[in-house]
Amino acid sequence: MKEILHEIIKSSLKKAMNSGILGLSEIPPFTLERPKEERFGDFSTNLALIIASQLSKKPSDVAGLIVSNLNGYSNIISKVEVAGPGFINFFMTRDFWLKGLSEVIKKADRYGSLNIGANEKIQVEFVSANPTGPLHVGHGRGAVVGDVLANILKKAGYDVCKEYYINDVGLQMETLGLSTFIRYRQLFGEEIEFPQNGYKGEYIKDIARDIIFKKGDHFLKMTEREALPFFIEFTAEVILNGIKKDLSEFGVYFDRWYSEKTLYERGMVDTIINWLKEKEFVYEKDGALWLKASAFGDEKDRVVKRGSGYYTYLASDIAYHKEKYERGFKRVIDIWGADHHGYVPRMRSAIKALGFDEKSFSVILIQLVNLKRGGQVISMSTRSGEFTELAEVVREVGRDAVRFFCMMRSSDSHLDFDLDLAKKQSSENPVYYVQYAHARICSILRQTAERGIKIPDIEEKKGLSINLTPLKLPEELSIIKRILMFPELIEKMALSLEPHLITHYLLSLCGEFHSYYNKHRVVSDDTDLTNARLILVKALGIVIKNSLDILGVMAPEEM
RNA sequence: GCGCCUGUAGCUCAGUUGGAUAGAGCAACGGACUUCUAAUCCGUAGGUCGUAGGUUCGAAUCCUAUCAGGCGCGCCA
Repeated sequence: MKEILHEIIKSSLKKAMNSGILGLSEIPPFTLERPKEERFGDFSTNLALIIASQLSKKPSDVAGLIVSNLNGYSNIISKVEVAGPGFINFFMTRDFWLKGLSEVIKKADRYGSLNIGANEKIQVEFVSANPTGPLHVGHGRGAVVGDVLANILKKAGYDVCKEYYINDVGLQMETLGLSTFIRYRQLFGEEIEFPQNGYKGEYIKDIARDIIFKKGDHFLKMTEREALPFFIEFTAEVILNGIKKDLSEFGVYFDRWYSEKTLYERGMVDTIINWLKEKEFVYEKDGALWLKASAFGDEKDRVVKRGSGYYTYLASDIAYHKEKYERGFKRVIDIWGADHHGYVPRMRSAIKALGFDEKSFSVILIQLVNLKRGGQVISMSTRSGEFTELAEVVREVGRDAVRFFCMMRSSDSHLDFDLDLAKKQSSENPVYYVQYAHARICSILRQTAERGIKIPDIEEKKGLSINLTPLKLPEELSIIKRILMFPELIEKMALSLEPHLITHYLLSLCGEFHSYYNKHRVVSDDTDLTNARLILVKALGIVIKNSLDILGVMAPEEM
């Protein structure tokens, strides 16, 4: 919709430029917006304000010039106004909107699909929680944001790969294996002390029990050194399987699970660090190897290889990101917990050192989640044992509610997750509010079918023969306009990487529908009106369904 | 001490990347089911956009300072 008008404005601007009344050589980038108030039109542009400052002319005069070159579109534009400091406001014809509405029906589940991604390969890496314990609610938020963002990018025409990076190597893995080993021995009655930095969760004991069940006392006579490899591998695998299970129950699936260990096994970490050394982006100091991060925007240099000879996490991460680009991704998006924000400049400087465009690398930081019950915040301390597991919350309030709630706030705001609200079956609960709208629409369509009223099928009739002109109410027009905003929303979310906007869109759309539903009947004695309204409702159902699909939330047909 | 995020109605938050008179939901009060689902709707109120400067035609939005909360500042991940 917006594109059509965008082209019109550009062509009329060209006309004005060719006729010499505007001393411009190029069309500057300008925005076309949906003003928040109806009286400012359907679309508004600040074009004149932008040009005016370049030409040192009055914005309103420039606007007038542009407008005077906007002739011959009376079937699309009903009125153009210059308002305020020099905004140009466009009022579109009803035909313009009604035509758009029939497009929605024709496109159905493809409605909202765009081509702005041009099938470009893009990778979204998210969750990537260490396999040292079950996922908690904070991970869940990151999981939804990543999953939904991936869906949006797909819808926008990108070739998206969802990836989980497994930190299955290093000191923490040793600690993990040791934790299980100690528990194992304790279960046999040995009185040994549990390490201070060990993983104290109950799940470690469960895993130790499982090992006893499968292998008996086989490891009891072994030294720590002998037994550890098995305990590490076994524990990590059990935990990772648990993570995979939790995620799949949460509706989050990955295209690829990428093991850090394989980077080492393939020698990729050595290779890249050597390459950086040759480039002199890495140097030796105090027995360690340092990345010259400060030369690439970080505040200080960072260790990539410790004096002990072990690589740091950064080293394998550099190798990993290099490998991402080598696999052909034009853009790389990492979703991290906000507690890793100090790591962003470090990684960014590494990307630059590797010679990649830093604009191709984005990090989305996910802020904290506070669980609330009975108005009280449940402590979410990361101290062992005090976090709330994702699976627990999903079990309590349901997948749909968790997913929807996690998408209601921008990623960089803290999220208060009200468990009581998420379970409520009323309009206070946003997820029910939206799902109910969908169920209502399905119910209307179902019942008209039962009564033998034929739902007009636009596709059959080759599009435009269905008469939509009975849709005259301001509410109807307003709903139609919002429906037709959907592709613009997808574009905006894909470009700004702000997937949470989709819940806001759904809530306003469904609000308008509920209100309309209570005021007007879709099915009446007036056949033409009924047909037209059925189309409207059907289109609404399509947009709600498509939006919920993106969110990974069920669109129930009855409730 | 340094860095990042946040600060908007009593509460939870939007605010279209610098636009026009700052918006919703909840909580409160009053109403609406002989109706396509009342899991819904309709009506009534609330503001020094943390504070102070600055940038310009124009600032909740950008810059500086400052206050408050959160997080991070390791040869941990």
